[in-house]
Amino acid sequence: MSLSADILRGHTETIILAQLAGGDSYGYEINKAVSQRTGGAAGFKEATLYTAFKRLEQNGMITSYWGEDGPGARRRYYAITPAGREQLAADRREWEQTRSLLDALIDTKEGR
Amino acid sequence: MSLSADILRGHTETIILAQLAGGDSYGYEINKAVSQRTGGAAGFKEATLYTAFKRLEQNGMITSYWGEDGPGARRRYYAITPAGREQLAADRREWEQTRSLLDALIDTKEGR
DNA sequence: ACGATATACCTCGCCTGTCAAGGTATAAAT
DNA sequence: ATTTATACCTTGACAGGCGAGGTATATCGT
Repeated sequence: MSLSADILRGHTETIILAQLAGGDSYGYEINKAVSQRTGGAAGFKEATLYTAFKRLEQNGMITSYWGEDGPGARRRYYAITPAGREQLAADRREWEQTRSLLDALIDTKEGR
Repeated sequence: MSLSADILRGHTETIILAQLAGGDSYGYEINKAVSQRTGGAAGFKEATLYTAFKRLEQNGMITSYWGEDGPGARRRYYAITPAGREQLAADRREWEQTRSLLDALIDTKEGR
């Protein structure tokens, strides 16, 4: 991705939850959706993605189940839980705050 | 601070550079300025601040010098270098991109 | 006089999220 | 048959934030 790792850090789980809020999905698909939504500028490394799933599931934010055996490789689907939706709402609020704080601190309009 | 550590990560140096772009300053003062600008919502832990200074200086983004002995504790002042200004400009561009990408991905307007 | 508080700087070592590298397996395309 | 795309997973290294601890000077209240 073109975004540096440290900048994405801390947003990984939020992005995953936001994707799952639109319906159950699986790793590969989520990653492609993120890529597409950002014109290829963002995207998770696989290790990052799967470790994030594991954390989210351990914390009760998502649940998982194996998809029906269709053709192709098996897929593990993830679903957001009520706790996950609450977390997502909190994360969204935090993002709004972060955005305004960093706008103030980084001060894009040059000079002072 | 209310910003989580992971979210701050990757922005620490940018914030410091942005502060120094307005004139030479020293650790404590920079931290107070950050606090004030954000109504107390943000602020660095000292360990974070001083390790960031060290990194920035090692990478040629800032230089440092001891302040004249006035009353009170000695101060180490920092000044942004030309390379630091370039980095700051790049960081500001990156922040703008990050902001729009995360807006798209986190999608604050609920729902899908 | 003495402790507390504010200013001001610094270091060590832990913790946690990212990710390079490596691995497995299925199906379609060349 | 080999390559490519899909799809999942683990291990270990790395780097930045920061808790905890330390040093030193000046002021303020009692």
